[in-house]
Amino acid sequence: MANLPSIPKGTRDFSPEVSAKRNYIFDTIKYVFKRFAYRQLETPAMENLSTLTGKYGEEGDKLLFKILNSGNFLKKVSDKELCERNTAKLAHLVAEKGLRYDLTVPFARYIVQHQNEITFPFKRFQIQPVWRADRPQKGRYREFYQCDADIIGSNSLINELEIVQMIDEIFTKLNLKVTVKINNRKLLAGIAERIGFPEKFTEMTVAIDKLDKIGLKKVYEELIQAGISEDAVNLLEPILNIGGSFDDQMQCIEKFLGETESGITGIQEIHKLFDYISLFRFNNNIQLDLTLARGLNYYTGAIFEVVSDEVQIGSICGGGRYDDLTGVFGLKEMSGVGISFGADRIYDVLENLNRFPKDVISNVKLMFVNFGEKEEKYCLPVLQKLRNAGINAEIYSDSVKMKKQMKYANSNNIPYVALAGETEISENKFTLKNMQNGTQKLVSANEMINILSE
RNA sequence: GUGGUUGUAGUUCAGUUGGUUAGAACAUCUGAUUGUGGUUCAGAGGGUCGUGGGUUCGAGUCCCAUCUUCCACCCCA
Repeated sequence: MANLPSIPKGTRDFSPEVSAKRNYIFDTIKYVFKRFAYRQLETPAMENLSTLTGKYGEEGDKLLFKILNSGNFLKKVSDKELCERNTAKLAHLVAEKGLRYDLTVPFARYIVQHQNEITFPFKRFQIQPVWRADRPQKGRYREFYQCDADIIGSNSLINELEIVQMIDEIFTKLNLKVTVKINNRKLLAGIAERIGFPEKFTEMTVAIDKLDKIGLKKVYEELIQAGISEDAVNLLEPILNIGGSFDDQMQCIEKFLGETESGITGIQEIHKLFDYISLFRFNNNIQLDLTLARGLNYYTGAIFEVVSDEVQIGSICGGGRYDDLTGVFGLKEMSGVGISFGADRIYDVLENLNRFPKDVISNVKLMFVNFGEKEEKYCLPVLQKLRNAGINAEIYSDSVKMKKQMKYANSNNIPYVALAGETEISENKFTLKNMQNGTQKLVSANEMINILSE
């Protein structure tokens, strides 16, 4: 075979086996989202570039996939501009559309565009691929799926509670043990204020967010490099080394924050949320983590992150509250809170622990062997009957050598094969072969249905 | 975007200081076995050695470029 075709860098094919496993994850997440009254939204793969640019910072803009205008895409470009070779400037002239970078910005765009048709608060979930022109590496792709649920137009902390409940329920259903870490950006703002560097809030959160990964020393270095004085960084120590029970942590942070304004509301919010949480029993650990920061800087209130207790892989789910997501599109004062599940990482964890249910993979129960025209006519009505009874079944479509047909059933993990030749037809029966243990017996069509329905 | 790394059959990999016709295992197909797969045996097909240049009498092997793979950083799911 000459040159095999291939797919672009950082993209993947999902084989039937892998697809089945991925659907198991998506279906579980979807089922829980729906039960909490979130409704599905789908938006186009491509957005106007003006919708996307400037929303993810300078880095993000570079990672946007841009779509070349159709037809004569050089129409708007002058010879002079072409010669200047200023790619940033040229990009806007030759491309008006781009592939979506996440699901949050298209969601915000949708809300603003349809604000008069939407009854708030609005709850939506969205499971679609997103694209980033990043350099691929372990667990990072140029095309990957996000599973988001957001509620917008409500300040109630009940929404935060429900997000924690959804996380707990989804990972329970997936048979995974996780820890849900919760913090509040207002506490972090209070901390920045207290150490005398409120304007360094973003830098501070980005650095603290790396604590798990790079350790205390490097975080200090990064904070100092960001322009925060050494004295101020030293003040942070009790916070970064904090531990103990919820009450211990709260006592410590309350004392530390004192009268800072955002600190007080942050503490109130945390108390209220954990008050709600204490009303329920959860299967997973729920804990306050004052060092949790999350890099994304549109979060303003509660923030969540979920890590597996069983496999070290980084966060498999994250989210938080944002106060002004739609502001950039001209709709002010819309507070929302959302959560995003990383399907690819959850897949890796399940695969790693061998936790995919066995029946996810093969769902074809039976194959009829094809002996020829007369036999086909005998089998086809029974095949139809099986399908009507809810059994996934098929007939080998060509009357080829039996060995080939058996091999097909075997390599597709089909557990039963039905054979009907002259003898069986004369008795109005089938030979039903169990492919796992090799046994076979003569049964009627109805007996076959009963056996396969078990 | 920065630094490193990888590429030989469908897949995983051998291939000596540069030297005849580039190998193995698994997979595929055919037969042993015309109504029995997963085991066994015999055989077959499958390669412009990622691509394009260069050095050389001669390149899978050396040099350059480019693409790809994987990894780290930046950033992020």
